[in-house]
Amino acid sequence: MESRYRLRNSRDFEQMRQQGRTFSRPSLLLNVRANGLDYNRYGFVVGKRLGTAVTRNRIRRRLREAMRRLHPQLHPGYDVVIIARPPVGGAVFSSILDVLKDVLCQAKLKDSQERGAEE
RNA sequence: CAGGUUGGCCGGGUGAUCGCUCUCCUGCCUGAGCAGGGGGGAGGAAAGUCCGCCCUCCACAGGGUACGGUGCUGGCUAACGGCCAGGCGGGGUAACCCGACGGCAAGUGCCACAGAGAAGUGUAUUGCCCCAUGCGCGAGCAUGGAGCGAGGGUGAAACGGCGGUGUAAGAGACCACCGGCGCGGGCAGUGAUGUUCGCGGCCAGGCAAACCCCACCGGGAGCAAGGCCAAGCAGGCGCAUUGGGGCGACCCGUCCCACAAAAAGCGCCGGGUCGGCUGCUUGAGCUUGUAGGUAACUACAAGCCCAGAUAGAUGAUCACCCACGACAGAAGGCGGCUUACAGGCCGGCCUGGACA
RNA sequence: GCCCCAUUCGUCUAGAGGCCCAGGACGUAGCCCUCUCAAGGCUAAAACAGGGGUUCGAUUCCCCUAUGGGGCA
Repeated sequence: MESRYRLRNSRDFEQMRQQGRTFSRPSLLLNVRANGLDYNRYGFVVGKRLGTAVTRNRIRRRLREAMRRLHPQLHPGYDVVIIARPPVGGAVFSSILDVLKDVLCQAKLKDSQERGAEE
């Protein structure tokens, strides 16, 4: 993922906590907020509860790879923060991808494949 | 062959597609950047942060006290609490392993319970022996007195061992030998130490990871150090008969600033600062060879460049192979120690058994 | 990244080498009291984070590990 698409500023993360919309799944949390730009920015939060540095890195890489694949299908102009929860540690990549698709559809950042081009 | 012990090495591999980071070349471009191609891209512990050092700042760092650390000897090293070699002690049949391994006859303190006694001049309801009185034919018994420290007993630990002289019974009370201690000397060794001779006094308990004493070492802080740029905010108080401050515990000592108009400076309080660049990887570096050294290691020569991210780079999918993959992710760098670890490979040595 | 601190019954704590098979409070269980519950009384179970070392002897002293917590922009 290119660095211009990353969410880097700690102030941005603070504002996401206060102003962003939150969607919850057992394995992760999704924060979404409009950013006024013509592209999306992404951030990942993997806390120390998730395990050692090796497992945290693995979780973050899988999340980042999943978002890289979904990125072309998303509506632009949003900041997205994904917060990992403990069940994601043992999940395989395809199930992470499914959960992300599901929660992004609920957040109306992505068109649902089943319902066609409603939005 | 089995068991043990010890030293070293490896830590899944190959291929394809899509991606990430650094760097080089080419092209486009004012530039930021974009496109194509080439190359590099986590570990033996990157970990814990237990030590040591480089580096950076604190207005150079001197002495004493305090505090902390280390603690057999010699060497290696930039340095170390590390490593190598040796000594001593302990464990093991052995190979080998382990050791905070200076000082308790400088001082102070502690040694529960049990025990007469837990550290000097000590003790008796057990015991040994003698005397007196009483009882008894007698052996002896009871009571009282004096002597004794051998025996029994307690304890984790009890004030040398064995033999003899001596005595009423005994005792380093005395003697020979042995063990141990102190002093002085010889020999071997750089030294720790070993060995040996002489003299002494009869013997000196343990604990210093108890206070402490001795020797040596240590200025403090840490890359969020420090430097530069951008942005932003609000200023106030103190600073001469000498004052404020630094050397982060204290004293001496020393240094810096101010010496009166203002400014600047220093200190304290308050406010602001969450963005970049740098430090940032060529180094006590790696590989090979030669030489010196028992070794740790060192010297020389040749060749090589081997991560540098900054919300933090190694992932996803597929195929094949096998022993079906453990512990685990750089964040300034380096040398160690410690801890975690599926499995595999190579070598040395010891013990036991069998065979030749 | 760097620097510190703590760990004792289920919970909060005391203890600072032996005197104590680690004391107290709340909670838990049983019994008594009551028509029943509460309150009260009596009794019991229940812990030194793990490993190694020093010592005759360790919750205490030293080292390592694990877990939890705090500070520094």
